[in-house]
Amino acid sequence: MAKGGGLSIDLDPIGFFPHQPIVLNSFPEDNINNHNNFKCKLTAMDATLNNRSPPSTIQFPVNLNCSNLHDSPPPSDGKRTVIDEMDFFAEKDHDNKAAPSTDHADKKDDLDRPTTLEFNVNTGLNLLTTNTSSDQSMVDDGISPSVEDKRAKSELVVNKAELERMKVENQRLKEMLNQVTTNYNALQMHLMTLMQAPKAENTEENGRVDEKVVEGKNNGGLIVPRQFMDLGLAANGDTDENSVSSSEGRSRERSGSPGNNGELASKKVGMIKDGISEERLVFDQENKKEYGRGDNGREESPAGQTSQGWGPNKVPRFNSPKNVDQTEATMRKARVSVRARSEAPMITDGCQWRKYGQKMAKGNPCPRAYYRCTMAAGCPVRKQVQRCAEDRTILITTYEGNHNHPLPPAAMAMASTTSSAARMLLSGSMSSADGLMNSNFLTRTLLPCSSSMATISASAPFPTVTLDLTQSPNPLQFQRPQNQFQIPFPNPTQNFSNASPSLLPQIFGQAVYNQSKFSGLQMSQDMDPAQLQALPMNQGQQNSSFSDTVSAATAAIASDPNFTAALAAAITSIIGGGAHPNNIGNNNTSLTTTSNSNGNITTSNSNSNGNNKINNSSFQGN
DNA sequence: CGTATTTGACCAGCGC
DNA sequence: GCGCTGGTCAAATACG
Repeated sequence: MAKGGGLSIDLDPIGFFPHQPIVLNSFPEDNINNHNNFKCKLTAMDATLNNRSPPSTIQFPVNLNCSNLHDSPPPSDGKRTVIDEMDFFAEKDHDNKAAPSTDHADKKDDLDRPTTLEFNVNTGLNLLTTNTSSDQSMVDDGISPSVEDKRAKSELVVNKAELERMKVENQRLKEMLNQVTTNYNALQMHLMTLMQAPKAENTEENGRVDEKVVEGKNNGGLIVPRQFMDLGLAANGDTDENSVSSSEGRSRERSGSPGNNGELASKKVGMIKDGISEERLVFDQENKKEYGRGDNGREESPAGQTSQGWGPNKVPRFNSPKNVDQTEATMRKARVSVRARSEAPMITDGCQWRKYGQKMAKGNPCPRAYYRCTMAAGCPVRKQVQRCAEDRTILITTYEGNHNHPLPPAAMAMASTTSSAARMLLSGSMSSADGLMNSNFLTRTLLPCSSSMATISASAPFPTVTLDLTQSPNPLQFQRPQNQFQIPFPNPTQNFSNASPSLLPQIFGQAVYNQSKFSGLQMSQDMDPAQLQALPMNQGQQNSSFSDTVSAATAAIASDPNFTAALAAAITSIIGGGAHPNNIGNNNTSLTTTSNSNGNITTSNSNSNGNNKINNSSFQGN
């Protein structure tokens, strides 16, 4: 893909970002008339792409626009055309300013050629005709029309015609893009329908939801992709259900709705009936605790608009509400903790958060802050941010729940990582642990190069995956021996969710059930390569770079408070094929994954919102 | 003035 | 039952 276009599209090779149209949509047509503006943008882009210098503030989105502009004149020449376009404007500008100079001599070919164009456009575009005449009159007011003047004028006209043509072209492209977006949405819906239909069948067929949910082999594959199909919706089935069950609202009713909660809890016990008794206990306790604590209330927005909040994105749910309920409620309870070095109050993950509480937690002198996602009403996603007691440069961000709304591309990396990790965790936790895998797999697949640690904890109050982005990368990971197994990821954005449904539960099953707490990395070092090789997943390596890249991007995004810079760097790494986090780290943005122990990460040009203002919207530009 | 943050209070779960 | 802890609410406050 073209350098520029890759900026936006490589993030989402499968086109799962309906927001991508941003690029064209946000590109004001008028810009095409503004030569200076245009030139500036290109310059900025070049700086970003070539030098990989930290893009200052808003430059990134601008570059995106630019890049698309590059690609937008599709006809045949692609990028080069645009460069011509640049020259073209320059020429035109020059003409407007001053009398024709001699350098038009070498443009004579152009002068001759355009006459035909002129006709074409004049017949088609009224505006051009008007403008032309006015311009002519303006020029005519001056000196006597020499031949050169005439040529200049005609050139001007031609240029305008070209400009007009470009506009039309641009418009056409926009329409095409809209069309594509529409098609994408339709496909998405269709795919979701296809994916959920079997699930519904299973449920209705059997009537025993509990067991079906448990079996990762049957269900995991259905659940997991759904997550990606709609990152935002996953958590909402239960949100909705629960909201309905306690329609009156909020907190003080928490204790009053044990019925539904109890039901859920008991179902959970049934769900893991294939599991080991200890785990059952763990889950039972968790569920009693969590559901009893009032998820009902939790999910309701004070305005009671929970269900409406994601109405437009609401996807038809074919499965039994119970099924959805269980899976998603559990999903919401899973937590993904991200450790990253950052001096900023919190990492910028592309979402908007509102702080709703702060507590001193036991064993840590640093307060724990509670945030909820405010990108959509009733979004159940919460996160906790706390500094590590041992090393206060480390920021621990714990995510819980799934967004019930579309996410900006900026937020997709983190959201997909966390939600997928959570879902994988739960997928594993719900299955019988008959696999040989352990969380080494998590390390290698979730964050194969950028993260050095992935820890699964089942002894914690909630099933938790911890992604540690603060450690030095494991050299073994970079060596990437041939026999290293990888989950085949068809594309980066699906790297977790698309992993073999039957496999993932195994990956995590053992880890969750049999390890109270361990480091996948440590395990990995002890793991016998032969054992790894024996696993039926030693598939093509060609995808590894993809997953690496995405992981690197995720890590960068996760750990760099200056999200825009991080994103730019991440994307740059993608474009450059640099999957290695160090590639990203080369950027002055100090994307962290590792070695910036001095807290460089950062904030240099950014978050003036050191004051807890958490509006991290995707293109805030910091 | 609207919105976001702060912070004390409240609630539920858990252990003793 | 009591105290501790984690999590959340909501009035007060700050901010733009």
